[in-house]
Amino acid sequence: MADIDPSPAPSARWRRRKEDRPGEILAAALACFAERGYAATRLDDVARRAGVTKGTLYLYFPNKEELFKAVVRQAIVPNLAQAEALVAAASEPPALILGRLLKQWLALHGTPASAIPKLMLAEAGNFPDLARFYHAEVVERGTNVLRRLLHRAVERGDFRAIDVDHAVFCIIGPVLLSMLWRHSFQRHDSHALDAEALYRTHLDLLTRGLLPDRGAAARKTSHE
Amino acid sequence: MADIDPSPAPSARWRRRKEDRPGEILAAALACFAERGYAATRLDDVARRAGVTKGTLYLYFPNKEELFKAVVRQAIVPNLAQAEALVAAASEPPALILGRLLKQWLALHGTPASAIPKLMLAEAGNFPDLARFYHAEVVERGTNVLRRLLHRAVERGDFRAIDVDHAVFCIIGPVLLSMLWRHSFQRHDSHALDAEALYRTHLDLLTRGLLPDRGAAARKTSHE
Amino acid sequence: MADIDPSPAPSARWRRRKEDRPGEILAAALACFAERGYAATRLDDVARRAGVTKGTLYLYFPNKEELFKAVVRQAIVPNLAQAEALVAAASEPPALILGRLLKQWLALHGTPASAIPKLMLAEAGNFPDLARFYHAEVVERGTNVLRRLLHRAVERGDFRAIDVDHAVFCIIGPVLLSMLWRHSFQRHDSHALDAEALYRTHLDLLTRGLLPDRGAAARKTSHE
Amino acid sequence: MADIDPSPAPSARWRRRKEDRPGEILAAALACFAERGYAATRLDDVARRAGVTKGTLYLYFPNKEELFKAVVRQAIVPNLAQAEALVAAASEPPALILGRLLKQWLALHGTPASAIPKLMLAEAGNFPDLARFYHAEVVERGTNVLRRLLHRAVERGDFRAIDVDHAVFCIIGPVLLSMLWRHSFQRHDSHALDAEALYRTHLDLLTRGLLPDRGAAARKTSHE
DNA sequence: GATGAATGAGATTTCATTCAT
DNA sequence: GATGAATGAAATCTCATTCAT
Repeated sequence: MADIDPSPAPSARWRRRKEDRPGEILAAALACFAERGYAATRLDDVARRAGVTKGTLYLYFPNKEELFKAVVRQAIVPNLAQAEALVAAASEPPALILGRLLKQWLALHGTPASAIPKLMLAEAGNFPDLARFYHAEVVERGTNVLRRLLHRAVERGDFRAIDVDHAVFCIIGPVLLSMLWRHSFQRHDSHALDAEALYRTHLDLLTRGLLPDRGAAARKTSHE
Repeated sequence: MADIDPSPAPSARWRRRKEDRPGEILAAALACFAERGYAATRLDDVARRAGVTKGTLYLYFPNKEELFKAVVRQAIVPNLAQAEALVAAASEPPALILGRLLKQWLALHGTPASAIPKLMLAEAGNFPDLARFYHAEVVERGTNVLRRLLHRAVERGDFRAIDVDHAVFCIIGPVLLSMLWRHSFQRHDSHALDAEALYRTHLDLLTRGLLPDRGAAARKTSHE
Repeated sequence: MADIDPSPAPSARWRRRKEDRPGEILAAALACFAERGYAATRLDDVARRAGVTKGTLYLYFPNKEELFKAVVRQAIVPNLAQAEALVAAASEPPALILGRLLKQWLALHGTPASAIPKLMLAEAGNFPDLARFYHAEVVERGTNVLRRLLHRAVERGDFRAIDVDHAVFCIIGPVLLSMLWRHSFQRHDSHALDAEALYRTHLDLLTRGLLPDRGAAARKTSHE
Repeated sequence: MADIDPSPAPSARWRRRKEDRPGEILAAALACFAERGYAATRLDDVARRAGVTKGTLYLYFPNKEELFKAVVRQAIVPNLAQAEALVAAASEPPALILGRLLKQWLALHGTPASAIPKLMLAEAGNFPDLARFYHAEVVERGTNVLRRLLHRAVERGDFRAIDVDHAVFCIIGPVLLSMLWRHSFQRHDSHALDAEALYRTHLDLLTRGLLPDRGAAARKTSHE
């Protein structure tokens, strides 16, 4: 189906598409790395999946390691600006913003990018410089967004006075787990993970966990 | 020449070893796998770390894959019985039991076993039968313990009526994350993760998130 | 767009090139082969150095091997006719002619052609037909020139009766060495090789070594 | 024929000979490198020639380059001490010592070591550190021996006052050429090179070229 | 039981060569 | 004529596995 190509049939085993290649290769590589991990992925597989030969990979990436790095970079980095913008626009109640953030993250579910966290966790030890990069560009930026949100909310009295640094882990943990799950045990599990439902439950628990005591709050604002 | 050993008890050091070998090998292998992942771990390294030679490994394990499986099995399984027992002894308030469970998990921090989740996540795709085993023996049992606890608590009105299946993810997520963290980005991070503090914050948030509304609860049961 | 060139004489720069291409490629190839040897030279490098692309090389030479052969041929053959002419014009004293020959050879010093002997020595084993060619066209012709000169000189009594075939090696050896030197150990050596001085010393030694005993000679011709 | 091996037939595809292996591999490698040069030699060939498999090479040498270096080192270095000793024992006439040195060098003819100079010339550019090593350990030591001999002889009036540094090239040139010859054009040449004859001719020419003028000498010492 | 020399399949990487544009 | 993207065969190197000792 997808193969139907009414174009003049470029006849040959060579189709030149310099512009498309890198993207195609990165997509194929991401899929392979996600499935088998870095080491178990053979460049032959990536090439086949991208519809080229092994040699072609080396026209675009100097070696396997750099290919891996490129995969991580292009799949992840684009997502962070959104989150930062969301939190910067500070007018709304923090609980609402938190909900938006969760929604945004959960939207990655099922996209190819959702395989990156597993990859990074697995390979951080073997690629210290990539780990450093990922930590700085993704982990640090991501957690900072949350930290900022929480700090502000606590200051304003919207949230209880909690240990912000560790609360961040409590917020991220379930989100991350849902992503890892899909790429590890999902297939062995009967309870299908419903990301949407997880999002609701998580936000529900968090909101109640973070909001000031109702009694206290109630007394402050009105009654009941 | 150097081999002449006139001692009548032929070097107790050697005798003692025989029984310990498998355990020593498993410990060495766990350490190696934890550091570098499955594929990047050379059996030579494992052997050296265990103080034996490569050939010796094959006296105890038929191949690398089985060694890996044995590592996972022995490192994890023992912990589950405790958890199940804890929950089975149902008399105490669920929030208390939940605290105990978290404490137990967090106690794994820093132990060699804490590397297993990262390993399993990374290799689940490459070892389907190991993934199945791990899922059944660890994930399923582990989540079931929580599910049972939550169901009972909800039934009895100790916890709010929540989506139990997904709440389980919310409980496990942060615990798992703290374990993965240590073996991935910890070293690149300035905010040292304090497992004890994380435990407190997590439990605090959960408890508030799960307990019935104070007003409502108060009304139902009345005093205290 | 950029290709539109309304000039009636379509860019003289390009026209000029056409005839020069083979020569430019050969020059680039010689430089590369000289620097790194045959196998280590990549056609990409040759192309870049010649200011063309890899594909263009194949418009002029069917493959790497033929390119190598062409390099050797064009760099060496031209030099031999001179030497042969020099010796054919027999009127002068042999010692003088010998001096001229040495001077001619040493004049190659520093020219690109001076790299050829090293190349041929290194690759003779891998290119038997090229070796045969080089032997016939260069080595044989070159040594024959000397052999002829020596034979004549011995016959006429200008030189002592020596083993001509092997004397040829004694004449060529130092000249060749000076050429090899430049392309191998020169850079690691503190004693800079002075080709001019070597020439003088070599000729000096040879002349004394080849001329008939002074006494005998003196007696024959006149007396001091 | 050579395969007949009356030893107890070690039955198996594995013969363990840790002590012999390195030597066998070096010999095989020298033969291969000599035939085809460094790059064109496949490790498979070396292995086959040494009667082992590729992997075994890596038990003894970390990579091809180090194997090459080891070949050069073991084949050459041993020869230099002799030459140095010969010259150090200064009592005899320099012309005689020179003859001894030439004889020693020419004795390498036909031995595996005689291929080394060709190898080094060909690869000096690609292995700068090996070139440095070879220059220091072989070239420098070798030429120093000659330089010392010549200087002393000139000082004592045994040889004429010549340009010692360049005379050294005149002495070495033919010797080196005869070695290179064998491994390059010999097979294409009808005039078989007779090393012994070359040695005589070279020494003859040199002696006459280096000795003081007979007249002068005659005058000095006494009657014609 | 333990050793470690040896194996050999397999992976990454290189590069001469081709050919549509 | 010139280009340069693409190919694919080959070479180096690694390492799980074997087995004589």
